[in-house]
Amino acid sequence: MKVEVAMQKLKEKGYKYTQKREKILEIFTKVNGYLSVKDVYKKIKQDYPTISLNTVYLNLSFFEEAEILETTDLNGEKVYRFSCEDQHHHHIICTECGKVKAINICPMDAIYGNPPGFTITGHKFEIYGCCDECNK
Amino acid sequence: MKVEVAMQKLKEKGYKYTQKREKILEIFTKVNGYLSVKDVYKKIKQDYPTISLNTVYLNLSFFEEAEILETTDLNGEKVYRFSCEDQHHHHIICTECGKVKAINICPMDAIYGNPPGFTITGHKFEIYGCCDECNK
DNA sequence: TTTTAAATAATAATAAATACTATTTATTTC
DNA sequence: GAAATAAATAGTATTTATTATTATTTAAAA
Ligand SMILES: [Mn+2]
Ligand SMILES: [Mn+2]
Ligand SMILES: [Zn+2]
Ligand SMILES: [Zn+2]
Repeated sequence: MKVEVAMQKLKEKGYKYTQKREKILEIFTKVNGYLSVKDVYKKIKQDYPTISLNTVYLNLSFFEEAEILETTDLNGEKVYRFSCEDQHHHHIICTECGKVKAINICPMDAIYGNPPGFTITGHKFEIYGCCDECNK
Repeated sequence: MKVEVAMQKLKEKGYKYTQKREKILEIFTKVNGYLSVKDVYKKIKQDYPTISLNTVYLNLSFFEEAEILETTDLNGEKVYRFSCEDQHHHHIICTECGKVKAINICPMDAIYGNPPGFTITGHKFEIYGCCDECNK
C-alpha cells in the first residue's frame, strides 16, 4: 500500500492528517517486515526527536484499527507491518529481524465448515525461520 | 500425558519431586485447553493458599523446558497446556476460555524445502474461534 | 542424621502496554 | 484570514505480565 492511499484511508475514517503519521507509514514502506513499537520510535526520532512513545503506540493502534497495518507476536512483543492488500496469504518470518516472505498457501482451504462445538473466527499460519542476513 | 509420567520425566531431568508440582500438573489434566499463569495460580491456591505466584511462573517454565507443557499466546498472554504426545497436529482454540480441539492437518506437509533466503525453524497453525459454551 | 543443592516465598525490578491530563495543532466555520 | 472546536500530542503516571534477587525451607543424597 502506498503512503498516500493509507493516509486517504485514515482521512475517510475521520482521522486527521499529521506529518508524524505520514512519517510512520513511510518508515513501514522502507521495511519488508515487522517492526516493534520501539523500532518505529527509534526510527521516527531521527526526524522528530521530541515525539512521545505514547504517540507511536496510539498511532500504530489507529493504523491497525483502520486496517492499514497488521500485527503479530514476535518473541512476546506486538509487532506491526503494512497490511497485504493482495489475495489472502501467509508468511515466513525471520524471528531475528522480522523480515517476511509470502507463502501462497492457506491451510484453511482444506477446512470445511465449523468443527463441531466451535465457531471459527480467525486463523494464523506462520512459518518461522532465520533469514540469510541474520544467519551470518 | 499422565501426571506420573510427567513427574517421572521431570525426575529424569534432575528436578525434584514436590507436591505443588504434582498438583499443577493435575490441574492441567482436568482441563482440555490452555491456562494462563494466573489461572493456574488461582486454582492451586485452593489447595496451597500460601503458594507464591513466582513459584507458579518458575514451574510452568520448567515444565515447558521439559516439554511437559506447550505454550501459545492468547490475547497477548502466555498460556500453557499439556503437550500433545501423539502425532504432530494443530488446534482450534477458543479465544474466550482457551479450550482446544485437535485438527489433523499440518500445512507444512505442502511445504517442500526451505524458501530461498530463509532457513525454517518452526511454524504455527492455529484456528481461533468461540466454543459453544462461551457462545451462550 | 547430616549435608547440600534445589524449591519456595517474599519482594524488588523490568518492560510492554495503557490511562490521564494539559497543551498544541489540524480542520471547520464564520 | 481569524476564531472555534475537536483531535493529536507530550509528558507523566499507572497497570500488568514477566523476570530477578535473596533469604529460608525442603527433598534427596551421603
Ligand atoms: Mn504478504
Ligand atoms: Mn492436541
Ligand atoms: Zn532476519
Ligand atoms: Zn470457550
